[in-house]
Amino acid sequence: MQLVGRGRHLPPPFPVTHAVAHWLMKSEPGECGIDDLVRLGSVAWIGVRNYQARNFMRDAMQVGDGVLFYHSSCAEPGVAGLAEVASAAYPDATQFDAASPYHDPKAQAGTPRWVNVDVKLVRKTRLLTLSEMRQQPALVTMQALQRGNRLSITPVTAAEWHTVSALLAARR
DNA sequence: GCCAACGTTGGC
DNA sequence: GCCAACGTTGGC
Repeated sequence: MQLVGRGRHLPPPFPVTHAVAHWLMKSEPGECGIDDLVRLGSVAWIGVRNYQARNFMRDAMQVGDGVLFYHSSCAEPGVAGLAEVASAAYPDATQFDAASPYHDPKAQAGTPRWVNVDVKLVRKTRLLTLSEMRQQPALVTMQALQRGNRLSITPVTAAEWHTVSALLAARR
């Protein structure tokens, strides 16, 4: 058998077509909170400037994937609503906008480095707080809850999604 | 390719 | 505001 080098541009290690996947996406309520999503219906998930998070949007997300809308960097962090992926990834316009806080001077118009998807509201929920999530044995595996995790977009397993749904259904 | 310095994230 | 953890940058 011959070993084949892992090139930089091999297709991602997951199937192209798959059942619905689930994600946790962090947003600072001071920037875009659940009430903004309620008001707007859907938002462009701009401003992601981390390659891993970008690759999730670009390579793995599919329209219809479930999203836990998570409030971060705030007094009460936690899941504030359910949402869903509403578009494929497309170039994030703010990278080219010198006036934007997300401006990236290294981004070239022809070859954008940053993309975003659209995310649309499914429903606002009660705030499922981070501390409540941490008390759930079934959620100790959640990537977003791992020590040191800073990724703003992380995958959620079907089992974790179920647990969160049950917690939200049990107490509104 | 190593790795120190630096910047950012995000809970507390 | 603190600070641990992590990603990125850039000199070598």
